[in-house]
Amino acid sequence: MKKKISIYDIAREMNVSSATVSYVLNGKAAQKRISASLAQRIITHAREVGYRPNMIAKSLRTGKTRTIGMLVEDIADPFFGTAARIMEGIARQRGYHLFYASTANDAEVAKGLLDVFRSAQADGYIIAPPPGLVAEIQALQEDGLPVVLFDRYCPGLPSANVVADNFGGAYKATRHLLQNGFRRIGLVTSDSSQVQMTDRLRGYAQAIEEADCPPLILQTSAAAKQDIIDFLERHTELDALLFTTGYLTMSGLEALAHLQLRAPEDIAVVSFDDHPHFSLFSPAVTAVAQPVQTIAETVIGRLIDSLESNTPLALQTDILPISLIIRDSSARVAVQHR
Amino acid sequence: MKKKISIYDIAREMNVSSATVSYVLNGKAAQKRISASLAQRIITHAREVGYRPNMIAKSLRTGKTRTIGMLVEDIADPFFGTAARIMEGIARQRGYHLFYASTANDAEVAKGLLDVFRSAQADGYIIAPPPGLVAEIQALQEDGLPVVLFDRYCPGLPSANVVADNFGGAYKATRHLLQNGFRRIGLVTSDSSQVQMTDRLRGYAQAIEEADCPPLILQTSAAAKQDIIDFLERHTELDALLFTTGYLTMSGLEALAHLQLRAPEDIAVVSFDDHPHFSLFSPAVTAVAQPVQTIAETVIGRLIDSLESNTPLALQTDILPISLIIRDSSARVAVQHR
DNA sequence: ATGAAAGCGCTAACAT
DNA sequence: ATGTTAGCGCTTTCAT
Repeated sequence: MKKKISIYDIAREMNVSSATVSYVLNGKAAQKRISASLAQRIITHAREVGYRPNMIAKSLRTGKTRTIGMLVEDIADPFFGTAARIMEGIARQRGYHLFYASTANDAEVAKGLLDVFRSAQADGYIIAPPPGLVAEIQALQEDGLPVVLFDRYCPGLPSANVVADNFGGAYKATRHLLQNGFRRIGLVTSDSSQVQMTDRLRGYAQAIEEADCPPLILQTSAAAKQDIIDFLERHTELDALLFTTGYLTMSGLEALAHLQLRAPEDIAVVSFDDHPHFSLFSPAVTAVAQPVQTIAETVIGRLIDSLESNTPLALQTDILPISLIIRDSSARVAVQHR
Repeated sequence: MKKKISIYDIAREMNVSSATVSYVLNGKAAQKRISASLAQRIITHAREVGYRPNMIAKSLRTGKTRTIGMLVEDIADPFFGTAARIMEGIARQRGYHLFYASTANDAEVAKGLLDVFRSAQADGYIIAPPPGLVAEIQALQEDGLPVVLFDRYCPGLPSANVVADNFGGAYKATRHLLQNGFRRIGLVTSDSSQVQMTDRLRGYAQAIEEADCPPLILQTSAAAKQDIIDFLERHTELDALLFTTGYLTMSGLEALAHLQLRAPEDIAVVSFDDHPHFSLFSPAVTAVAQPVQTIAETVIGRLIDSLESNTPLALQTDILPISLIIRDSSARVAVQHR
């Protein structure tokens, strides 16, 4: 096992002090008026012996780790996976490291993870908060640690938030269905009462009310597929379905397949959350696409800006516009077949 | 900003030394014969004041971080995302933290990331190596740091590897197509010469040769969809296609849609790598499913076992069995329509 | 233009 | 049964 070399080893070899080595290696040679030739010799020697700074020691001393902790609901979810990937790249460009972990939307898991990040002295936090994490987020803020919430936030808690226009997205999707002649539009949503979900529900409800149509809402959770089957059998008048998450859309498509119902002839379908595969389904699935790229850029940008400028984050909510990607599953249909 | 409390603060309050606090908080009270009542008082006080150990300091002292660094090709890829999620959970249960990052299969990016992990003093490494990372992996091994390679490995480098049975999977998939009556089976693979890809190619080639059929191979990269369209137009005799990655399968399905070809009537399709959506495509896509769960468990299990027992990893390659999930896209077809 | 030394928070060998 | 203290590798103030 190769021996680790510290600045002391280099200092000894070069017959200088560890301080000099530290200055040189941190680019403060000029500022400290260390001769260019000495500096160059130190740098050359350091790379020759494969010196690698011990960030642990550096962090202990400076209190900074250039590390950001990120909590998502599930890293295997395409939305979060993509967002993580984008933020990771930007963070790296700006000299930070992003570490992410999945909470499964469980406050206890999230608390544990936050403890880990705090112990690791993460400089900043990006959180898609599960319900019940308000106190911990406040604690972070009180301790002066910058935190950006995204995808959802905690109503009543002043914080820096970045979310998609969930209300507008659902409203737009519902209007689209109405304009294509559907009148009995059901909403399939999760039983979560988190803000991103209630906003989607509100967007749907408002469009439905404006059109004088009856709201038909299914709240489901674990057994989504079966619940949707029951919902469809109970409400044979349904001619369209809006799903509030990509996950529910998949369960819905399974339910439709099970009942041998075709979209849009038998029932139209719109998904909240797009997926690259949707254009290949038959029919291709109409979807509300969240601006993942913009969300990711905004989140990591606001956080690192705050870190770099040492300025507290603005306690404001950025609401980013979504777009409706119209495909076949919501097409106007001549005769209803159900 | 709340003041951080250290064991010294607690020691002062309790009128004991920092060592005593350290022992108690690390569960060594009994071993050090510290009275149970004192221990209890210290523990209670610590939680009252919200003491949080500074892992940075602890790590600097012990040289251990209970941290594992993981390099995948792309965290947004379902295979890697799922694997990461599973390993993360197991690591957490065993008291480790898994930090992952994406290399984009670029050796330079991977080197940078490895540097970061080394500076952060990660205790162990999990790597899906890009081409050209051999020297760095060797350096890790020489420094006594445990590393497990997965999904692929570096031929010629003795290391601890965990991979799927790529050869067997491709062989099985090709045999399945042959048995269903397809004789002009094309392979669509990436232009990578990494071992997981060449193994898949070999599996295909062997089955094809045994059946006395002509090999028809397309190696593609960036412009996969267009390449596949050209390939199909150049070889109108093709009656089946085996894709060596999930990503290529998607490009292939797009190409088929573009040419208005239907599977399996016009051309049968089998994908290497399964995806939850595949059963909902029309037709449902036959796929070789990698044992992600088992791969993940094996990788993290071997690594943590080595860490905990302080025993070097066995330099052996675990090859885990894949399964062929037969769906409609490869079904035997009465008359060929092309 | 460079060096000495304190100290970040913690652990563990050694003392008592 | 509990305390003292050195030191992990680094940065930075203060000296020279």
